[in-house]
Amino acid sequence: MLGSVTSNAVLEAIAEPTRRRILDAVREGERSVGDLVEIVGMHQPGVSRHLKVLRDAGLVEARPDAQKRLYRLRSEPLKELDAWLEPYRAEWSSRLDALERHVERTATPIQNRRTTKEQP
Amino acid sequence: MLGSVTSNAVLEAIAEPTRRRILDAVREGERSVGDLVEIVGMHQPGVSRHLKVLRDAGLVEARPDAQKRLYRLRSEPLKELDAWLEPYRAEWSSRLDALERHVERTATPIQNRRTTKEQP
DNA sequence: CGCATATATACGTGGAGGCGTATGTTAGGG
DNA sequence: CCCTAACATACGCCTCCACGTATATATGCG
Repeated sequence: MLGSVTSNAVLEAIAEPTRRRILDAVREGERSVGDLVEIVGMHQPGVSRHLKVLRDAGLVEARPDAQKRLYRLRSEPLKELDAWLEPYRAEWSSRLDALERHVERTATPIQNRRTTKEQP
Repeated sequence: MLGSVTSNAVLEAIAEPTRRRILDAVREGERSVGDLVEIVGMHQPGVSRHLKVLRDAGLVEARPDAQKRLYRLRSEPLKELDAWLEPYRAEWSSRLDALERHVERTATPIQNRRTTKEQP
């Protein structure tokens, strides 16, 4: 088995809007929990729990600074997501999209497959 | 307001492993619900519900064929995800990653930087 | 027309997840 | 030492979600 399964933890982590806001925040620099509490406008324990989820997914990393904990981004796990996205990227960039494919298909020489509305 | 919020529906949809398997399946070609039932090994109603979620997120599209419904991929919504990923991509490609940053920070005097396998 | 096939929807349930409140834990300051 | 600051964890509540089972809806066939 090669491809594992795109580590579900990462997807589940970023599926949460508040956690994405946290990620967007730490991407621009280290943030203390208190900073993040202000940024996302939620009670501190909630933020800490979100941070735990992000930590377990490997998406953030904490550095102690006195009583504070400065969180920073870890982008590696997002590579997985990027990799998963790869084949789909090929889909919208190099190939035609669903609608166009539909046209292509219906207009294709599929033997004498009379589509309902056919008429001489 | 420009950037909306990366349409939560898409993230929530692909956060589910079974739904990713469905996406992987329809990416390779149209699949009937029955096909997908076999592929993911789940009861039909479950698959239909997953398909509804994917449809609502705009990630798949159905085409009626007799009693069957052939589902195909719609990759457009994934562009959003790709766009959201953008700034993070810059993070791991152009900048050093957390680990290396850590090393850099702690071991600052980098100087004669011989790649490990180097030797006179 | 009934009957089978294929899919969608309704319903109930167990379990997970997000939240707030309360309480532990660790570090600094007087 | 005691007190405060900053954060993590425990607990209970509630909501949402994924699943299976049962039922509705639609299409094709005899």
